[in-house]
Amino acid sequence: MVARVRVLLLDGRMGVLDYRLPEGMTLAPGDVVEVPLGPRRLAGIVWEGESDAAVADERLRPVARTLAVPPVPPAIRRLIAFVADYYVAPIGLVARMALPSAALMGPPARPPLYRVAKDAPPTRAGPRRKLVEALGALDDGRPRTLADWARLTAASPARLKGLAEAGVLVVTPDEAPAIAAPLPPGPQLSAAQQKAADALLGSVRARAFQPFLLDGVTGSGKTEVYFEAVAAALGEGRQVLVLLPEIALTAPWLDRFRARFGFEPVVWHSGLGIAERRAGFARMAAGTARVVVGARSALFLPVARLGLIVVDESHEPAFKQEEGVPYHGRDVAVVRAREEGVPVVLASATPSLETVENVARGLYRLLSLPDRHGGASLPEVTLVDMRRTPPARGKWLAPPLVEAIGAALGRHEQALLFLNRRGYAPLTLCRACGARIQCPHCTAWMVDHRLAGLLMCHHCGHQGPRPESCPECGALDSLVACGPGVERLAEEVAARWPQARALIVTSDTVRTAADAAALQAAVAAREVDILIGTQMLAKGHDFPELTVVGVVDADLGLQGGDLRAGERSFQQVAQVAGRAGRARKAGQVFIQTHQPEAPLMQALARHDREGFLAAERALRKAAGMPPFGRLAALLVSAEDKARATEAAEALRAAAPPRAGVQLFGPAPAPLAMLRGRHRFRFLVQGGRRVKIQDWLRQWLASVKLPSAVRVSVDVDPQSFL
DNA sequence: AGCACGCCGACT
DNA sequence: GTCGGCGTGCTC
Repeated sequence: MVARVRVLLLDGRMGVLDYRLPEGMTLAPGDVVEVPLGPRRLAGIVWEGESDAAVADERLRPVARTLAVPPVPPAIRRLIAFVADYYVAPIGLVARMALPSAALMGPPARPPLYRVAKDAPPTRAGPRRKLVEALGALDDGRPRTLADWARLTAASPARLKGLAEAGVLVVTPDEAPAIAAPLPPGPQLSAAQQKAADALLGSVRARAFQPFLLDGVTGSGKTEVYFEAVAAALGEGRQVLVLLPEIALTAPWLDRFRARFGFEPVVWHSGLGIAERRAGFARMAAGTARVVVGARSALFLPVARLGLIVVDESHEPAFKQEEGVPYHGRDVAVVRAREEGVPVVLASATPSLETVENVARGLYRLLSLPDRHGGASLPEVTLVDMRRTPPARGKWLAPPLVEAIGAALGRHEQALLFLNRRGYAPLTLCRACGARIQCPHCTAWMVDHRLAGLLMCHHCGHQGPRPESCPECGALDSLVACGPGVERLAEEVAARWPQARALIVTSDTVRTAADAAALQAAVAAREVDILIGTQMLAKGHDFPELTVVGVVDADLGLQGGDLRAGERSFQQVAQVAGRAGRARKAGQVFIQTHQPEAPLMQALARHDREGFLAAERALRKAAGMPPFGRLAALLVSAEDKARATEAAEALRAAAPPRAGVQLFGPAPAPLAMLRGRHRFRFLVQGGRRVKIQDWLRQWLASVKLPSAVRVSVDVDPQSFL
């Protein structure tokens, strides 16, 4: 009889395997260990449950050692299991999110780097010599991993490996390798704020699971309210987890946090260095740090004495992870709170229909802040009819907006132009032959970025210089930019108001938290008159001298017709409109649209969120769409189009009987090609009480697909590309 | 990741 | 035939 342990391997495919417990070693569920797997050594988590009797004792290999890492607590283990089950994801991939190796195991074991040998043995004629010649042409002296060489030459890793064995590629040597100080008193709260704060305080002290929707228009003081709950949790000796949708919002948030609490929280996001990650992880796990603020990945951090979770701007699409394990940070936050038995606050001025519906169903408690804080009033909204008062030819700003901006500049106030399009123009076409410049790897146009002097694909990152002549017909100087981007708007602004200081704010110009802080400071110091930017400008920032907001193309977000297009458009425009007139000065918002009579635009003009949500709710209910039904998307992709088609057809044929589930597809995905892979999409729809995950698992298990075909499952998809 | 296995085209 | 090259599957 051999003592067995089950180990959840931190690997995408293997899941939980049995190992032998060596004599003298004691292990408990949650312990982090290193185990052998084939030729590799992998980290894993000791897991509970029945071991696999089908594997004989003799086949078991021993656990190599325990790793000096805080054990994974039970609540996190339950969270890992839940997320893997709910999102139909490999459990090892989910576990990796809870134990980011870079932070924990020291520098990751790097794959060896290879360079092209100078005195390589000759290769005889054939496809192999072609590959050797391609390598020679690409060689810039830089060492790369075999995988990188494979990508560069578009050959398979196996072929590159062959070259390494033949001595054409050679390995290069490795490169050098607080608790409980008293808190300051909080600010004076309004009556509504105090009422909401009291409800949160009661829940924090009760230490029981309870989701809250903290609902208030932009500027109503939601942050002050949940800060009181944070203070209460800290007062109880508990720790707090705060989620923000993106790193750019961290800097202004940290300023407010410091001003209120007088200390630094742990910051957690993908941009951190290894040392910072390791320190933050250890401090939260040990309970010596009191607050962690971070992106959605912070949801899987171990926290010794969690007392409260806050999800700020909880409607933000950025909480949905689209790669790896596609999970929704807002929803997983609620699950974590449930597993930990603590309250969770979802804050938003424009909550999603799902969240509002959960309030209606009695699952979430509603805390409302009806008014703007400090007596500021909501901005006056004007719909600009682009059919009646169109912009001049080749311009994008219509006369009413131009006039308002001019007036604001005259009063020495600031203006903001919102256009959710990076770059100069979304499309470049040839006047001579009509060709549109497309990404070679995606079904998408190349976006003209004049400031960078490049054409870029926003989907795969492919880029190149703007050609002088048409790549199709060769005509010289025939390429014209079509449509506006923020850079082109900046050009129009410079031409109209040459004395005004304009600033472009996009992910191209504001990359780091420091950039965001510099932006905030420049605007506060009145060094900027007109801000021109994408959604990055829509949230978090507080610009007291900003009085005019122009939404350059409110119809933009409605294209594509996906499920949440209307909701997202409403949220985005309402959020950016909320930037106007947050202090004592009144704000004006101009929404440029071709369909001012549309219910969405009318709702925006009247600040009628309830009316908009009611209409949206009726639509979704009639269609059986979330939150009145369940959805999952299945994406089949392969580099070879025929293979992708074949796999999609095989899947369709294998679909098991469908009780309560509808299967749509396969259809070419809206982005029919992405990063060189051809994509087909299925949509699975089920009633609210149907567990479509079980059906999906049954389906996927019944088909064997070639390894060149990738299938990805997205439960509760947000984007439909 | 790294190894065994088996298929297939190129050359003896 | 045979050999080298390359894709595929397996690892408790």
